[in-house]
Amino acid sequence: MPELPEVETTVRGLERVLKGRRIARIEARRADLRRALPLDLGQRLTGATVTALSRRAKYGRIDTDRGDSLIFHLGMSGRWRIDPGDDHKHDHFLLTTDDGHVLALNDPRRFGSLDLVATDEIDSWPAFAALGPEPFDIEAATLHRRLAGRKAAIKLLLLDQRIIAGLGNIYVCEALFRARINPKRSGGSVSRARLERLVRTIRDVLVEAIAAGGSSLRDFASPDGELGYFSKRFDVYDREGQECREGCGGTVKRIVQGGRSTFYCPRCQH
DNA sequence: AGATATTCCTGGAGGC
DNA sequence: TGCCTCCAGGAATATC
Repeated sequence: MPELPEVETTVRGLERVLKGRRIARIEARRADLRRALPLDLGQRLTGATVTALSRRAKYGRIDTDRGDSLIFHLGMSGRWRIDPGDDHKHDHFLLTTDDGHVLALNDPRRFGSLDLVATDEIDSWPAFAALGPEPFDIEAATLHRRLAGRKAAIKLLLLDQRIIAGLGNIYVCEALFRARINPKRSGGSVSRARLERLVRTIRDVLVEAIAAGGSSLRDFASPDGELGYFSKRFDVYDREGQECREGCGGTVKRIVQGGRSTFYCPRCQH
C-alpha cells in the first residue's frame, strides 16, 4: 500500500522523465476516480510544461507553467508506470511527453484520486488545508500539544492526517514499535520524552523505507515498473505470531483498532 | 470528543 | 478446477 515513502519514490521517479517536459497528450479514461475530473482537464494540461514535482503527505504534485497543479493520491493500489508498453487493465490516466515517454496511472481498486487545482490556491484546496505538519517538519513539542488531552489511542491519532500528515498503517506500527510505545495507550498520556523518541523513530523508519526504494508490499512497483522490493523487512507489521525481533522472547500480536490491524509486541511496548 | 460503522473497489488467499 | 467468502487499505462521511 503506498504510504509516504512510496509516494516520495514515485515522485522522484516521475521527475526524471517529466520535469521540464512539455505535455504532448492526455488521455483520461475515467472521469470518476475518487472525485470528478474537470471537463477541461485535457485542454489545460496539453501543451503545458511541467515546472516542478513534489510531495505533500501522501499526495504527489505536478506543477505546470499554466498555473495548474495535477495532484494524485495512490490510495491503496495506485501506481505510475513509465513507458508501460502494452496496455494494462486499470490504466485510468495516461500522459505523453513531448519526447515520447508515456506515464500511466494504474489503480485497480480506485481508492486513489486525481485533481487539477490552481497552483496559487493550492494551500486552501480542502484536502491540503486539512493536513497537519509533515513528519520531517514536526517537532516533538508540536506533537505533544496536538495530543494533549486526547483520550483516543496513539495509534489512531497518528493515522489522523490532521494531526500529522503522511503516515499510514504500516509505518505507524513500525514507528511505535521502535519507540516502544503501546499502540493502545491514549495519545494524551505519552510523555514529552517519549514523543521525542517517537518523532525520531518515525523519521528513521520513513528515511529507511525511502532509501529502500519505497516499501515492499507485494504489489508495489517503482515508477519504471520494476517489481517490488523485499529489501525492507518489517519488525512487526504482518508478523502476527512470530517472535519479536528485539529478542525479548515475546510474540508479535495483532489487534484491531478503528477497524484496521495493529501489530505490536506486548512485551516491549508500554 | 470519541467510538464505531459504512462506503468506495478489486484481487488475492483460503476453505470446501 | 471453480466457486464462495473474507480481507486488505485511505479518506470521507454518518451516527450515536
